[in-house]
Amino acid sequence: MALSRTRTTASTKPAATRSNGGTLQAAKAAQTRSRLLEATVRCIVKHGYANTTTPRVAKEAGLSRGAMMHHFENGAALIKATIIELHEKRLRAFRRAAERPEEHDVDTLVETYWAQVQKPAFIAFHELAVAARTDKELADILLPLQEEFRDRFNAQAHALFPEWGDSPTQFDLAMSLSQTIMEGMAIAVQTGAMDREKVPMMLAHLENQIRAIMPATARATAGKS
Amino acid sequence: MALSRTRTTASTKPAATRSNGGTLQAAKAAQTRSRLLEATVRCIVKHGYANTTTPRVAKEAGLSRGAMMHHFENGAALIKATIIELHEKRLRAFRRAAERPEEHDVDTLVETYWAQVQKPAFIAFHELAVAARTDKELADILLPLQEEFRDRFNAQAHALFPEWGDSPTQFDLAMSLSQTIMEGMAIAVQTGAMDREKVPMMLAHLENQIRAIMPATARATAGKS
DNA sequence: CAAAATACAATCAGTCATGTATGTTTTTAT
DNA sequence: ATAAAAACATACATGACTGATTGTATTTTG
Repeated sequence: MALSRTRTTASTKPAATRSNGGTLQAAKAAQTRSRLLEATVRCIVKHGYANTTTPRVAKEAGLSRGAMMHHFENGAALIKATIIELHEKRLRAFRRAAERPEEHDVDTLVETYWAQVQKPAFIAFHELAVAARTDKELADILLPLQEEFRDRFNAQAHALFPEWGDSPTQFDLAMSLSQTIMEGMAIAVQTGAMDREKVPMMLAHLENQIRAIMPATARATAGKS
Repeated sequence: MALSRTRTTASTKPAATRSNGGTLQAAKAAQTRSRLLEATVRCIVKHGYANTTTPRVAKEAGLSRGAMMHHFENGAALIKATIIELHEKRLRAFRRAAERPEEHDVDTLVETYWAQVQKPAFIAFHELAVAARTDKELADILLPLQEEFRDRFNAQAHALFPEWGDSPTQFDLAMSLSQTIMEGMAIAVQTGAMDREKVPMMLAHLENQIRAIMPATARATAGKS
């Protein structure tokens, strides 16, 4: 996906949802938009960001390219909307996984996040992050959203795990460690840099580490072994 | 880099170095080849694999595209040679770092590998690994070499750290943990997924972990704190 | 019901990468 | 020294993607 060849200031297309409130047509448009965003994610996962072209996304969504350009005037606009949608999806998944305090035992949480980082949302996300390293235009779109995502993720984490409330430093370490290990492992496995067989050993070690870092108050309720 | 549009069996071009022994011309060719491989790595690091085109590499190497096609008939051939060169470079770096047994203290080793994963060789490597996930032709080139690299890396690791010899399971865990955390963190920092400020904390934790995993015999000589 | 807006389709010109074919100069070998 | 071979350069044909333009059907609104 080569973003915007023309050098027009990438307007956020404020004219898109202009004045139609909740009409029949608006619903149809919203559905088509959704289909396009899902098609974009599928394309990124299947073909990689570099080979996610506008004709390909249109075809994957079962739409003509012209129709697609009507909803997203630019490749850039499509990608931006996709990133926002991906962030929402990952945050919802994280919230769903952690909002039941009765399942705050370390093993379940680790396994749940491990399952998450193997889903399309995370794969597409990493694909975009890697591409943004060398694609300044994509970086201009992604990095601010990335920062916002990190903040919201952290805020949600603190809200969802009050049992760590009195040890912010430990919590920070546990979170960073979990993210680094599981996300790094997911990428390593996906790209063939690591053998799948080592995953259980690593996850078990991570779980033990988290328990060791956990404050005693929380360990009483959430630690298993 | 879109590898080979034509579907010819990607021959390894055995006719390249045909019968000229050690003449002046052979030296010149070898130097040009080197320049091309280095230019390829620079292009991958600067522009990403997707935007590493044959004209771009030629220009970066200060060569015409025709001359380049003389040394590597294909984009695929160029990439394959680059991957092999990258692997050699990473293995040499690893060996150099670990071949002085007097510097086998955990802190030095961790810092050295952390420095390694921030160098061009690792960045290019990851770029290629990500691209190969969705580029079957690249995967056919990369994956076998990747497996060979892993084997040689592990063999070298066992040879260079005899002090862990009697605890293969622990050694395996320590190696996997180190690679996952440092490589994962390098990628996360590069792509903006992680804040640079968290790196020291993570490295310190990793060092403690390795010391905890280390067999007592080795800990006597290599453990610091 | 007529006019305006929206959803969607088809086509065009510009750009760029790939592979190949064809020249030109330098090196090697007889 | 001269012919072959290798190193290097130039030019061309093909294909793909991007953005823009133009056209049609459906829906909303006054």
